[in-house]
Amino acid sequence: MKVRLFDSLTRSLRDLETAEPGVVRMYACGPTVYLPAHIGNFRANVCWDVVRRTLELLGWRVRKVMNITDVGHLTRDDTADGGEDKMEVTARKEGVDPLAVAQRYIDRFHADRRALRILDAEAYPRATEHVPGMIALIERLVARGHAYVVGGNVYFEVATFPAYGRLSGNSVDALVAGARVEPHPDKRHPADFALWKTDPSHLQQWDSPWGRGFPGWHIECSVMSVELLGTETLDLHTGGEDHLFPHHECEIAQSEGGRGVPFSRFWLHNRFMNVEGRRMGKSLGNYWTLDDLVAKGFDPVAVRYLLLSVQYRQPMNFTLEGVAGAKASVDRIRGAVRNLVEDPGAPPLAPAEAGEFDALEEGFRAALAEDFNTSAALGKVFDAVRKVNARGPFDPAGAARVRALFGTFDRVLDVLREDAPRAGGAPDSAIDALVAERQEARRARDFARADALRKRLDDLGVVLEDTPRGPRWTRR
RNA sequence: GGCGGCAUAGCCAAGUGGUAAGGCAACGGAUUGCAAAUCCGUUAUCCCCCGGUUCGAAUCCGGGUGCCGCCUCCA
Repeated sequence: MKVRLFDSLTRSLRDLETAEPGVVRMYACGPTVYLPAHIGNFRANVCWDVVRRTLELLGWRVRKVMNITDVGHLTRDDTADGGEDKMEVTARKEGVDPLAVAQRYIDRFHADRRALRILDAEAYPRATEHVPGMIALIERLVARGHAYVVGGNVYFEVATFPAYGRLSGNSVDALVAGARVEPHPDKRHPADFALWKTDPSHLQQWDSPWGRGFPGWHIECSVMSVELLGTETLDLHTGGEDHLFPHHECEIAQSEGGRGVPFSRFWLHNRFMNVEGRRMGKSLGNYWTLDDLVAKGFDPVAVRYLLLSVQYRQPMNFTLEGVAGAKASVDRIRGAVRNLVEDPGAPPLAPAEAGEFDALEEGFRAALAEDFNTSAALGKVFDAVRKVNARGPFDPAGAARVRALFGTFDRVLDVLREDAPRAGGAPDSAIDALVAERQEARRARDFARADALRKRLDDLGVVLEDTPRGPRWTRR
């Protein structure tokens, strides 16, 4: 099946084509680890997880790499006195060194990521481990006339790269015309950006031909992506819409200026999400972390569902009401599989019926293949849910077909599996005993006692259902 | 000042020329000892507003209004 995706650079839907048939080399811009990631960061991560899982479902092999920015970068790409380094700010505040800060938030990022069922990337390269490669690329840029050295700092000269601005839809002139690009004493052009800063006072510093200092923010991605994926032209490069400019614009200029080949065949950018109708951001401090939501009793899987329920290229509004609704949706999907009754005496699937299931599976794949339209894909999932719930018992072959269908859905969604119950709850054996006791009461038609026992179970966080095949319980 | 996006029921949201998917919530019915789950039904004569193109527009074009994003660290 052809996959069409929206390429930010050409602003068009294009069929996915890669250098190596059947293999996608994908690079995702990852977190800067000086604060816990918030739910907006994870929207991006879930989006790229959906991309990766969709491609794998459709038969591609995906090599995904995500960087970890563990070098502090200035809050302003300015003279050395112009800004503060955020890693260093956190390090000072917490009284530890920057690497300890980084490690703490890296660990937390991965814990949250796993809770949200975002599959492992092939590698998570850290900027601090790839400085020599960055220096090499910067030297190459200087040698090729794309960069210049001023007082130990190295700047990329945008005037030498005519395509600068193409990704973000700006021309260099337009960027200057905008009031927000200020003239800079060292820069030949206000839009020139730093590749290397010499600064002996910076906590993290490395030797370079231009002095002891640290790399500019953008250069790490140009270097690590190529080193880890083993190609100078990536197939897919992803990031948030905020990265269109300047980050990815600069990556393209550096990479193509230094190497002379296109940096990536496709650029994907996710739209931001708002929280309760307002924008969120690290610097605004109004963000939810996953821990915050778990503390409110929400299931990370519900969060995952909510984040993937809106297509990546649409802005989404995150609300607590939405998380609760997402949990209900997940329970409904799970219910279809859980309630499926397999009976050897049940009628087998009629050809038309089987055809409908096939069509739903095909529709699911097709929706995702069209620029990862998860909303439309979920429509197919719920059509299947209703069909299964309405049908009654399935014969073994039919049951297998239905389970396979939901297995296909879940290769992308990954919401069916239930997490292990949280520690501290009543043991299963105690719950089973209460359920059995209630059954006794019901048999004796002592409904007052039965209802009292239901209430006790409810207090233990147990949802009890009486089915035609006997009672069944789940943890809330 | 430059660049870009979005406006569909109470909420989330699909749909890019052929007469409004799906989810949550709500209500009615079936079912149940009561529930839960499930099924059936109801909930947008209409897709921000005005004008245009067309046999036909939520979908295309023009204008307007509102909201949002990037241009500075940020998914």
